[in-house]
Amino acid sequence: MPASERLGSHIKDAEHALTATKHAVLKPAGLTVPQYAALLQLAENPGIPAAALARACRVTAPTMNTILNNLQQRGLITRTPHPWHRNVLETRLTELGTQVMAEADEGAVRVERGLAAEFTDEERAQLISLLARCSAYLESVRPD
Amino acid sequence: MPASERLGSHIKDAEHALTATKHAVLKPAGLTVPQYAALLQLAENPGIPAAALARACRVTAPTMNTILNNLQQRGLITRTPHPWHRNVLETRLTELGTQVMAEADEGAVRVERGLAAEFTDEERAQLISLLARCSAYLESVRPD
DNA sequence: GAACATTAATTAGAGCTCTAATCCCCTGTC
DNA sequence: GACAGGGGATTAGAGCTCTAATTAATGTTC
Repeated sequence: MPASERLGSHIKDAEHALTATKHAVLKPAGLTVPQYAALLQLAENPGIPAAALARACRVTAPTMNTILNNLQQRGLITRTPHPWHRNVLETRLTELGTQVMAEADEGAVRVERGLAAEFTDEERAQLISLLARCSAYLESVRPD
Repeated sequence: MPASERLGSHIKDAEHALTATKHAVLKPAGLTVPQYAALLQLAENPGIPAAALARACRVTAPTMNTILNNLQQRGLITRTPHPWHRNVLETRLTELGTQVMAEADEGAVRVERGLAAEFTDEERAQLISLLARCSAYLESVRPD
């Protein structure tokens, strides 16, 4: 079965192009793509625990831990113990983090708007629907 | 701009589901997804240099070097100097590598066939076309 | 109250990924 | 022959990603 016949190849190609372009766009802000994803969730959900952040970004907790350590070293976030649940750390953007996030978001949103503008409303809905069916099927057949 | 409105999120979701399912399917053969991709190209192009292999798998040369080192340590491939161009290494599957590849390919192809079967011919063509337009746009706007 | 399960956080270890830099060989051109 | 350029291979270093295991706090069940 040649690679060009595999739907997976086309999905991977598009994701690869997406990540490469996002990476290039985020470079001026000094953020990686996963770092930007984490900051975006943090901006919308201040104080969210790292475990919930990991789920929102579709990565595992140790992965998010790695990303947050790098963000913390750069002073973009703070992690403080939750007053009630002492087991939980509240993660928040610093002032610097908010600034860097805003700068990065500008470029990222520009890419997303440009990409969306390549399609009609109907085409966009079709693409989202077809991709959702891919995800649903792939998850349904996953061993475990 | 919420994440659910971003086409990129849906592309990433599908790719994530694809990789996770492929990872699970390849586990019995003891191969990672990138290792399988490299072996698939090697099976179709015996003796291909690592640099060309990297291009075929859409990774950089150092990345492919990492993957090939792991495959070589497991005895699945050999890398021998090219008789004419002593600078080039010919990469080939070993007998064991061919066996492991065949075992892994069975599962991977089953996933691809099942995924393809979720769609009509027209839907499949639409999905491929829409994804290609995403890739083309994203590459066209990438800073460099 | 004691045993159990759940969830958060972290560490260890393997593997993938990139950019930047280096080294080497071959092939042009002069 | 000298020398520059292109392409293949490799190393160094940073970062992301996973699974597996550990530790701690919360909550449930008896």
